[in-house]
Amino acid sequence: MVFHDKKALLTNSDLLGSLDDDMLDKLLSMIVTRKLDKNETLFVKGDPGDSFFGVQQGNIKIVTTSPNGKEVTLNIIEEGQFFGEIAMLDGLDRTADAIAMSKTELLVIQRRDFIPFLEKHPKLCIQVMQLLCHRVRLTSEMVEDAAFLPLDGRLAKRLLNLADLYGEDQPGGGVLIGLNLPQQELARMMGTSRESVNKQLQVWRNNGWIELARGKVTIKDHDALQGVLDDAELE
Amino acid sequence: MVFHDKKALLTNSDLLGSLDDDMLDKLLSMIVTRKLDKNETLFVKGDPGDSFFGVQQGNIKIVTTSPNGKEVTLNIIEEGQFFGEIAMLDGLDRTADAIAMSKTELLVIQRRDFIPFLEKHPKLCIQVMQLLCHRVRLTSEMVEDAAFLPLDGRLAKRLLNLADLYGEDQPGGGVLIGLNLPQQELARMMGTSRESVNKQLQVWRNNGWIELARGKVTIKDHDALQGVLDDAELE
DNA sequence: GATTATCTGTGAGCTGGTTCACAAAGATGA
DNA sequence: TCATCTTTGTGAACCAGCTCACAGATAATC
Repeated sequence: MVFHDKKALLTNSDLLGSLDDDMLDKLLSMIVTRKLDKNETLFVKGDPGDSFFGVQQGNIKIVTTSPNGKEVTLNIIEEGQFFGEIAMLDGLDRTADAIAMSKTELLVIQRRDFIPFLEKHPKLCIQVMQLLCHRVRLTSEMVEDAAFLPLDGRLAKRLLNLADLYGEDQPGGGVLIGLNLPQQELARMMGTSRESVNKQLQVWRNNGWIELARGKVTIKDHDALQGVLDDAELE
Repeated sequence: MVFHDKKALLTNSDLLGSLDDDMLDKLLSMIVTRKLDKNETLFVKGDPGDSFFGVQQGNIKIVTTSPNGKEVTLNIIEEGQFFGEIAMLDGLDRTADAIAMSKTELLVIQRRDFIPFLEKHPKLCIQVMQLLCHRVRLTSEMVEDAAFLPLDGRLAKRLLNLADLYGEDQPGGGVLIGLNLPQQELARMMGTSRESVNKQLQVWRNNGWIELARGKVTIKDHDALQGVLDDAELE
């Protein structure tokens, strides 16, 4: 879903959708847009966090980089979603980098504009808290998965999750993950190596459970992958 | 620090310290206390989250258990701290278990009492958000560490962190970690095996960097451990 | 004081996943 | 259309950390 107009993005979001028209217009007057090219960096770890963002078009990945160059992708933000709110809210530095995965258009909301808004609107506060709770739950789950699940379980889980979020039903059957995600990127999302991901995908392809193309995975047998995950979880 | 009186705990907390006396008394009237024995379970994953807690005395560990019995300790909550607020705020189920590590006394605050409070007090909202932001930062850091740091670096980091939080300067020099933490528990905090933790601790003991006793670690050479961590981080 | 339960210490062997080193097959763009 | 860059596929060697299997030490309990 592409949001051609600022207001549409806001009103359709869980985060800001509850604002009445008046408030919305006020907020809109303070919002600017920003365009990024593919691979352009929006912010890096350590930058001051004085604003947060809504994705109008394109997508953004949130990554942390170790000094030697290893990367872990913590999150991928799609159209209609918000990000960067942690540093905006607590005023501390950013803890990860944000990089555009494609040509991207963002709404930028400043901390100095948004905090007073919050203070005046308890309803909005509750909404923001919901978002934060969701973030805590997601990251805790990542910790848990990293500790409990072996590679195949983790990969199965990721694919099923991606299919859920970005899946497109295919005419020939199966669900295509509609993002352009190289296997390298998949590996980074799970804190593992590209080669390991590839080898596991090959196994599943040979089983006829998935189909592969450059930057694409199509899930042909959802239940088989679910089975891998279930097996992994109970041991 | 032990809080013998309910009000002292609240006024000294980051979370609720900003409330004025009136509000505080109102809140106090809705709070009940609950006592737990050592190893008693307060809640488990899947329980409905209709309240949150402040620790008046003792400590609580937050753990997730995999079906086969493996455990990861996500957090240890000390006197004066709050926990369980995520499920309380979003009304969803608990995602982990909470178990008393010692005889413990808790304040219990109900969702149905607290949410109306929030809606009336934007200042408090901001405070709660700060807490949530902090939680997100901590768990994200765990994800990062699990992906980047090898065992020795992770252990060094944990020990330094524990010394920071609960350290007691010793007469003979060195900082004792003043919790009763078996090596098993340390291992669970890092998602690793007890044996691996023990072997690494032995190495450092032989170097004279730490001293060991049942449930105790004393850091004799802070800088050496910091060095291990630094080395681990830049590769 | 004797018994039981909980922790610590340590070696041997195994293994999941990593790194390294290529080859081949799309994309991209000049 | 040719050259370049990115992504995929695969095999070989290696190794950090795990599991298993004990032995000894320290607390707790009766």
